[in-house]
Amino acid sequence: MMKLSHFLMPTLKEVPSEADTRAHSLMLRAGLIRRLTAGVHSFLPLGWRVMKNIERIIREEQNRFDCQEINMPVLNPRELWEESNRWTDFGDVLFRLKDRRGRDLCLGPTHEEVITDLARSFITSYRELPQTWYQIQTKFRDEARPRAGVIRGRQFTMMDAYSFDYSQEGLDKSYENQRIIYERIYNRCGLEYSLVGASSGLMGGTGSQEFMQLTPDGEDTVITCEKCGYAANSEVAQSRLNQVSEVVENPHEPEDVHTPDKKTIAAVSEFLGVRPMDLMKSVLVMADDKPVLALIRGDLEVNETKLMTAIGAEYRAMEPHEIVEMAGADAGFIGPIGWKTKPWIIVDESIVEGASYISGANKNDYHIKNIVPGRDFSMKTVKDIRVVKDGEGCPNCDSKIKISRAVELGHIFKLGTKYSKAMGAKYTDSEGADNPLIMGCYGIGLERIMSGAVDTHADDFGIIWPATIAPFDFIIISLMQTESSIMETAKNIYEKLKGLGKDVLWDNREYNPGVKFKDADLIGIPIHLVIGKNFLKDGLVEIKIRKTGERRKIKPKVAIEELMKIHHELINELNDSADQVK
RNA sequence: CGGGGUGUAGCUCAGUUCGGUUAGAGUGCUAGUCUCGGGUACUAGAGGUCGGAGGUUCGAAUCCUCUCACCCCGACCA
Repeated sequence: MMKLSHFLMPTLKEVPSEADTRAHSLMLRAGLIRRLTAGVHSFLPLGWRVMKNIERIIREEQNRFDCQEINMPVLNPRELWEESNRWTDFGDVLFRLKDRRGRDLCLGPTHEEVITDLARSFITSYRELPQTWYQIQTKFRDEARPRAGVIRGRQFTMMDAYSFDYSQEGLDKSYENQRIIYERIYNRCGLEYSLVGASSGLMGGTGSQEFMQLTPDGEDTVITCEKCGYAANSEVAQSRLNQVSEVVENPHEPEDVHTPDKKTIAAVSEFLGVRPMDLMKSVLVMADDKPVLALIRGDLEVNETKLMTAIGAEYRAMEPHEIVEMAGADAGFIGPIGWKTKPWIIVDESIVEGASYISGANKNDYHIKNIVPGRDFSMKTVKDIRVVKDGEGCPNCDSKIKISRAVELGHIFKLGTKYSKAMGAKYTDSEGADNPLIMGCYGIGLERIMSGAVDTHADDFGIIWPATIAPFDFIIISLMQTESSIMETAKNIYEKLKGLGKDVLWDNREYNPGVKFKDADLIGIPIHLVIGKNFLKDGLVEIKIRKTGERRKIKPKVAIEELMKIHHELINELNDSADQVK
């Protein structure tokens, strides 16, 4: 019997100092989790029940589409990860260890390698395809900086699914199925999200989308257009500029300008009396020991992910002394003209061919004016490498875009053949020829669903769990523990609800009413049943719906029926929203 | 990895500048009395390697050296 008097529920009145977001604070105060070390948490009974409910919903939705649950090892051998080159590519994020014989192992941060190994072992023919396999597993990533409690942990729970197809159309279909599954899962869990275009990053592949929960506490940035529905992660988002550089008829020849000690765009534009957008900003970086000069209009910023995509490799900022050696000037006076050995110049789309700009002269205290792109330097590589700013135009409909913070709830990828090619996972087609499997991979962070639900569904008093994932369906609050009539009624209702298969918590603690009400609100059980003063006086018990605050006083005899009815309504509302997914 | 900060009771934090009784408060916990529909009141009590090691000193939470952990900003981040 779930009596609160013998139940681990360490609620807190004060906010623990480790809390850095509202959701994190509530999860700590409601006694859901406990931190063990940086980015690693225990789940206490209440929190674990929520996790189990989320798992259950994920399983139900994956199984609806005939996806098959498996379980892959956390402990992986180095050799497997060398096949995909990710033993190196993952860098410090990979948790590594050695066994007693000195062999290298890692703790799986994701499972493409293992699943591809399974696929190459067992899939032989196109006749067996498509298939999708998934697992719910603990992942390990040695994050440089764990954050926001359970949002960015070094150990976390992920549902990861992998699809195998023999055609692009098949992959499209498998991907689309997962999109529907994901939306159904989030809807059932009561989460709001937007589906945005995303960068594939280290995963590789041909396309990916992220499910983003918009919240000020998020660590990602997304760009959305309310008018046409455009939505993208800032890493890939595009926009239309509010102002475009004008082409100049009969431009002058380049000419040095003395700009003593004017090292910033702001300083130069003020000194010369021109707009920042009349300047070109030069950013010098090193990619695989090759110098790259990124050129962008003076009033704009370079987006690091976009630049990485444009270069096609990771890069690092240059050290000050490297800049001087390369360019012959300090960082503030770099420009596209006057190189001894020319770097690869990547030009942002904001730079207009035939317009006239001012930029660094590659000698200290000098800039050059009348620089004309196309005439004075190569426009061979023109890419979008710009940070999108609030208030710029939507790339589709040109209405003003909005920038929001967000948490990534899930990510779906069309992987293509990156892993199947690298690891030799092939099938035989109808012609008898071998081809690499076409793969997709799909991930959901369970803790993020939990935290996201808390973030969205809470008020000044505490959490308001969506009924589908709440740790308990009902809490019975019996006041005056010495009144046997109250205790008997509570026990009676408790047992009947249990008999109907419901999860019920009974607060039988000998505390003042206020303490028990506060706790019930804080931990967010959807439906409260209070048995106290009104029962002694009028024989009535009181139902409180946490979400609305509504209270109903009714006879104990009809309480069960009423409680079940309210509960069904709360559950159905969420499940119905899943059926709206198209 | 760079910069900054914090470690004192289960939790939130004083005390450290300028070394000096038995290291404090609130909350939580225990016992008792009271109270019983929104964190009740009173009384009594338990609870501490002051993150760790070494050093200076008659004497160290306090000063010095080293070290560990955690947090924040940045870098990084399927």
